Amino acid sequence: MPKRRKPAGARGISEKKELLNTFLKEWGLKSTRQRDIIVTEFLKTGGHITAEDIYRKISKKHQDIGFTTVYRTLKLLVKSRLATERVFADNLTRYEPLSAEDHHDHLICLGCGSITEFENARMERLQEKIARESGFNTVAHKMELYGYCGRCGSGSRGGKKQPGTKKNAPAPQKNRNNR
Amino acid sequence: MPKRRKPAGARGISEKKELLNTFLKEWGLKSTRQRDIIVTEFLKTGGHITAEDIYRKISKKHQDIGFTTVYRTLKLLVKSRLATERVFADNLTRYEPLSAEDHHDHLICLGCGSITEFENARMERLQEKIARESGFNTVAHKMELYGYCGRCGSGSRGGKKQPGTKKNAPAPQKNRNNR
DNA sequence: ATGCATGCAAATCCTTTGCAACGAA
DNA sequence: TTCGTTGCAAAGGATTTGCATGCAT
Repeated sequence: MPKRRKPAGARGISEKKELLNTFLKEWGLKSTRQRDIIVTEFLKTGGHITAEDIYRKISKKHQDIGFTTVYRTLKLLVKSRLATERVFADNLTRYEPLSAEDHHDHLICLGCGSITEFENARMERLQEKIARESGFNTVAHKMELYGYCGRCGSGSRGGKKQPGTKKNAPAPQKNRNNR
Repeated sequence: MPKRRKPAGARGISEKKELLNTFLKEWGLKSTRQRDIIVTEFLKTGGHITAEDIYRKISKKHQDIGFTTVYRTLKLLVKSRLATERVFADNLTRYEPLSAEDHHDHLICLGCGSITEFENARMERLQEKIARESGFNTVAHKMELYGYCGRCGSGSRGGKKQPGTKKNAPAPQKNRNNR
């Protein structure tokens, strides 16, 4: 019943870039080489990516693009409603492409750090119901399931770690600074 | 159906302090005046409290207790399993008393910043089911509903703010540093 | 030419650590 | 006396900001 979502951002990259350009024009903002590179990389990757991920990827080819610009561009994407920010248990801000009325939650593997999206209508309804019964008016929700994916088993075997640095490994508690 | 939980920590403060002392003894750790003060305040307040909240409260009477000690004591409570850490959308680490097999989620008001706990068995079952169907082995979950409580209405009226500083107001996006 | 964008360095913010002085056992 | 504790100051780490310079429009 929970339906796995198709990888966001796989299709329609150029359409999204078009949307961004429209947004920029409307607000009298400028379209620059850096923004194009960053946005392209962001859309190509698809989702759940940190500012540092993007910075690392693009700085191989473009050593002249600064960390700051990556952050600023990502914020810009959020403002233009092409992306949303998410913070999982590792306390790193991740960005993912936003497709309008997109509404989904996450399964996060504590073994390999992979993040899988899912959506479940029954869950949504239940959330609404709970909120209503408490006199709440829901604006947003956040639901994350932490555990071990099929590949990583129950955690005893450890699973295969992703190549990234420590920052890519979500921790049961918090492993970042923890800032 | 969602059942509101009774305010944790209202009862059994001395029993909990006893548990902590036992823990300290078992590990060859020491029982100090500062720890006692901090833990008492923590248990008295009940839950969803930040290190700064506690620091502010106790430093009125005890100007000699440092921020660092508050942090360290809170971490100690987590290790001794008397408390858990939680991070909501404002990115501040909050602590709440842990009663063994406690399992609940949160409703967070964007108006007044109040945090209400709830638990719902159907929700738990649904979460398990979703995880299982995706080949996941769930270890923990996190579910937060953001919105406006009965008192704060739909947000247009703003609601009554809590006395605290800006840090007490959860933001739709993030309002802390952010970090 | 304007004025938004960029990059660097410096600043923030929360949280943690190093270290010398303290104090519980 | 012996170590764990404390407080302060400083370090850390992710993210943001100030400012002079650069570059779309």
